[in-house]
Amino acid sequence: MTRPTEALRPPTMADVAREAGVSHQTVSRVLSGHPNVRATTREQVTAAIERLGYRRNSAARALVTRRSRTIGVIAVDPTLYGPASTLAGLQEAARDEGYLVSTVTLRSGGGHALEDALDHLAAWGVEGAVAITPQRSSVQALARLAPPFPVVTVEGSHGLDIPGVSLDQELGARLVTEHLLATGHETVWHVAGPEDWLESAARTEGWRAVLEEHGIRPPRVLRGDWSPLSGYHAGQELAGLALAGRGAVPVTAAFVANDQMALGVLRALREAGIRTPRQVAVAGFDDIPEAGFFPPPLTTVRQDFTAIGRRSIQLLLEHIEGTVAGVEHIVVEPQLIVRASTRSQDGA
Amino acid sequence: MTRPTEALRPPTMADVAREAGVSHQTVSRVLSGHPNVRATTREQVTAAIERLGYRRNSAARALVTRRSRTIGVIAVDPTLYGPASTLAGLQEAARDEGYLVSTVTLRSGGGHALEDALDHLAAWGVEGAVAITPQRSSVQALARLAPPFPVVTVEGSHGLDIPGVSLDQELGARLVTEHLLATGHETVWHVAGPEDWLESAARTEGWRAVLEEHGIRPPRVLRGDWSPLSGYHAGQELAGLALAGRGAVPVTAAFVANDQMALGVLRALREAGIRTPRQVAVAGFDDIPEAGFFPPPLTTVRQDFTAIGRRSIQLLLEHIEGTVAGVEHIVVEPQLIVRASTRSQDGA
DNA sequence: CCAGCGATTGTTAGCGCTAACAATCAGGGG
DNA sequence: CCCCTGATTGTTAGCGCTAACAATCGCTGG
Repeated sequence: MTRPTEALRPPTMADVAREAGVSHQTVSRVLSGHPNVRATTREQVTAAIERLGYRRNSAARALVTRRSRTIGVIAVDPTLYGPASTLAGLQEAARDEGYLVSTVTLRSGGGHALEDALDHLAAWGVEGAVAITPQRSSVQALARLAPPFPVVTVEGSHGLDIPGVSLDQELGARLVTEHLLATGHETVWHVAGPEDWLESAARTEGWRAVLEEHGIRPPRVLRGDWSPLSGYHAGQELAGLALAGRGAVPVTAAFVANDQMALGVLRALREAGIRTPRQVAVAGFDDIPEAGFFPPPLTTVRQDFTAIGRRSIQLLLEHIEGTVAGVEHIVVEPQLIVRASTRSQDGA
Repeated sequence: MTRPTEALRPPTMADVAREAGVSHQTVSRVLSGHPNVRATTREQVTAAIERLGYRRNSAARALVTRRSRTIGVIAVDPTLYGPASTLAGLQEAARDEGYLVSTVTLRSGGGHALEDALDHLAAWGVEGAVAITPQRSSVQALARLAPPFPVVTVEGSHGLDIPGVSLDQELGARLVTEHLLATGHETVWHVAGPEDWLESAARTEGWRAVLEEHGIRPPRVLRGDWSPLSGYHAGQELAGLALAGRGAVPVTAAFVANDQMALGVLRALREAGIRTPRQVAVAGFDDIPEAGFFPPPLTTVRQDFTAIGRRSIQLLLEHIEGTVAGVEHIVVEPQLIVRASTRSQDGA
């Protein structure tokens, strides 16, 4: 009744104070759990808050505390299973810590797009950001841009001095390659991901290292773009090599850099009349939910994306709080999942 | 030099004003593109902004304008291809409009989790939200909760009076079912998604309607949970029915409610020695990137997730601006993609 | 019985920005 | 030569909140 526009605007702290018969500061104290508030007062305030449906205005709060309690995430193509899962894990962890997560997605990883994204986040005063931009160029751009808040990368810290969380891609590749060699293959072919991706490079590296350790000269690397179609094309090439088979390196096993491409490879081989795994064993990477139902079920490397997301938030918060506890590169262990696609006792 | 802590805090509008020799209000005017500012003044201000690396504080702005220019998104399991793609389209559209997108992910769609998510968003003063929560229970909870800002749903407005964008799921199901009948099948079996999902219900409805229009009594509905594994189990059941084949309804065609489950069905059929599509034709829904490489390539219904995301932002903004242009339920058309899994001239 | 202490509550200044209003200036008509 | 007008710029109040400081209260010890 006191004001004509009362109903239009949400209640403020002053409204609650009036309702509870205390000062707005006491309300603030109750809200932030200050110890020196009498129990009865606290109850009155709580009741008033309840009655009015009051909610703290975070803009005002951010203004005075200079803390937005918002963190940004920059993600490239969150349509892929990996980034999407990481994002999910990360969101949850951030929310548990009372942070809001604002996401910006990039269509491509071009340096300029990244700059725009950082600007966008900076304009909203995020306290820090996680970049899920696993391309070499993006990470370099990130290092160059030096945003006004801490940034932690996911799968981006491999060679560079940026804090980040990543799976031990190389170890994953080693596990697969060792597994294939142990199964009796003379050598292992490799279908790599895009050259610009750090993960791709690390996987190729692991594969190459194992072969060299075994005194095997690595065959030529085939390359795709993570898509099933590109895998299909690589598979056609492999099939051609397998069927020609004159004098060249035998094609009996292939390590494909992700599961989606592996699906394409499997299809191409099948179309060429080549049986998996009897004639050519195939392994992937990621363990997408579909992998266990491929024809045949795919041997692959499982990544704990949720853990990666969680750890990256943890690391970022440490940077924000300034309690950077020693380690800056967190590495998560992969797990080899062996299925029919590399077991000779089963066919398609 | 004037202040000891100068370097610690980012420049404010007052700093820019001093640097440019004008009042802070003029700076504000330049920033918001007010017409009545002399060109030379504008240039000076712009130069000062550039020199100081000034950036408007959006918390202060939000406080005084009562507009956060932030929208929230609530998503259930953004690991699935559909939600993830929708999210991506939506992000981009929102960013183009100068909004920040804050996402909250829900593990399950339980009513309480949704309430928490809304609270979380409300606490940060979002101006509106998009809910990608395609479960009946979530949408009902949404309708019940009546949050203090407009909410638009994606795939959630089917039966209820909540504004939203959705694909014409029923039409998609009809297209598939008609296609299968046209290919010469006596009837079409159906593997549905979870009962609680609106999309699932709509797809089942479309399938049932077509059969009934053709005077066919719909066979018993099998049910999965969208996962490949659940599809596999349904497939085993179908295989059993197909092989038994005594007196019962013949099993020669199946419409599976999503592509992932279809993969499981295909695997189960293959394991049972049943050829696709020669003995049993299979169709899916979604057109995930892998679908064209399934054994055999899957006939399915393509959804334009990006368009759905974009339209939902459009609709939400209209609600925020208050310019609710008549239509509140936007429906996007699906597209039938015919591949080998329903063509009798090709096998696995 | 009063200074003095801790516990509790209130008062006062901004945080950085925009909106409303005020002031200033140049030029044209009477 | 002065008033009026519109263009341009400046001044003044908050937005809703927290931090720092001030005030008050009930007790305790001397």
